[in-house]
Amino acid sequence: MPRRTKAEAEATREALLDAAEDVFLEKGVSRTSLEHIARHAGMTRGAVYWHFKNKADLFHAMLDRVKMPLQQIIDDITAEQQPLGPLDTLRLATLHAFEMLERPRSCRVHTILMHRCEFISDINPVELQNRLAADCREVVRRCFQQAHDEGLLIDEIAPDVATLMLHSMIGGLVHDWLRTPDSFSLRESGGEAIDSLFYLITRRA
Amino acid sequence: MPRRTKAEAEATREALLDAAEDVFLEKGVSRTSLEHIARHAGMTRGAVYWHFKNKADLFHAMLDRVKMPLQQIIDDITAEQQPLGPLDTLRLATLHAFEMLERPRSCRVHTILMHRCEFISDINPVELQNRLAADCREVVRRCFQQAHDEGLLIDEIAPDVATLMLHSMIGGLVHDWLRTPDSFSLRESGGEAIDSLFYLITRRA
DNA sequence: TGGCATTTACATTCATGTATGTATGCGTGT
DNA sequence: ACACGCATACATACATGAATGTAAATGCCA
Repeated sequence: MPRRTKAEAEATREALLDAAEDVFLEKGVSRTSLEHIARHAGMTRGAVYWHFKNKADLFHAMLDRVKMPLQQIIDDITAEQQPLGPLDTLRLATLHAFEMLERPRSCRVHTILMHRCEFISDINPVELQNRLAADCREVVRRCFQQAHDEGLLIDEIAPDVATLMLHSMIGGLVHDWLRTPDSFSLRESGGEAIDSLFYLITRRA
Repeated sequence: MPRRTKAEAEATREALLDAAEDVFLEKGVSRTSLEHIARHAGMTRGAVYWHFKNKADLFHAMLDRVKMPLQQIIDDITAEQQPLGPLDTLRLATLHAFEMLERPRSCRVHTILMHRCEFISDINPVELQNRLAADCREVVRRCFQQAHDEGLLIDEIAPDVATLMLHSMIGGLVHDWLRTPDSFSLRESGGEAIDSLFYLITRRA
């Protein structure tokens, strides 16, 4: 049945992206053909090629429907006019990113990004990811530097080291949780680990 | 040129595995054909099919030439008859795993495993990796429990939380470093982060 | 000389991209 | 209000290329 209304066309586009999430998640990106995706959405490849240029284009459209956790952290930190101190800002931004990640679509897409597709290809924006990671580290570093200058950090931990600790812990938690989401709760257990880290590096009277 | 001596045959097998490392690293696993690997080793696909059943078999043979970092940690912890306390055992095992990872072949293969291939396929031993991660966590947890019982851990950090913190930090450091090996030194900066964590959670007089 | 290592040749499968078909929604003119 | 025309939203068909697996051919060492 050709030519639906404009709203229906938009719906099939979303349905195709939904199907892509499902099939990519199940079979991995390189092993799923556009035929698979189309059939899973109850359509044919013609629909896919109408809405998207090719597989890479569809993949990027899928990515565009979610926000990167590191981007979320950057935005949270830079947006607020720091009603809180730098350490609480950092901590809450991290927990907020965890919350966002637990939304079903975000969870699916980022699982695909981390565990279901190869970097080094026209399909994955590696450089963008690297730049994002570098930017986030820089923003976090500045926060820790400020905390250090304000005497909020304990003396034993340099801002750079705190940055690496937090960054790697976030990355590790997200990585592990996306691989085995049922083994622990990112918000609860992950949040507890993050809270503990901040507790340990905060100077107390 | 057919049929060299038996030693030469073994040499071509190794050369094929070396080539696989190179090409997988450069192009990703799914995008490299057996033809690519063979040509990179100066041979044809026939040689590949002689030594290996198929791509998955070759991949596993490539994996068999290195040791998993988490396996290294498990072995280090369980092998030693603890001449050191549990915390130092954990810390040194981690640093040792970092050292092993910086060896060129190990670095290449684990970069491929983490960043150049899709899980969910006949090619990647996901379940084995998950089981390894679970085993490692359990061994680490027991170590922290022992440290807790011996009063070596500070009261504010429960053994389970310490386990998650260490495990996620290791995972995050390795993940980040394999993605951008030039951005920091795993042994130096990574080791510093690990040392700092242990410093923070150790009870002091 | 016979089995081993490797090449060459061949058949098959499969995903991609494109070209074409087609029915329908929608604006336009009157 | 209604017919007309066109662009839209898909489905279908086809051509191509690439990768795989296997079988046959080839040469060399022991």
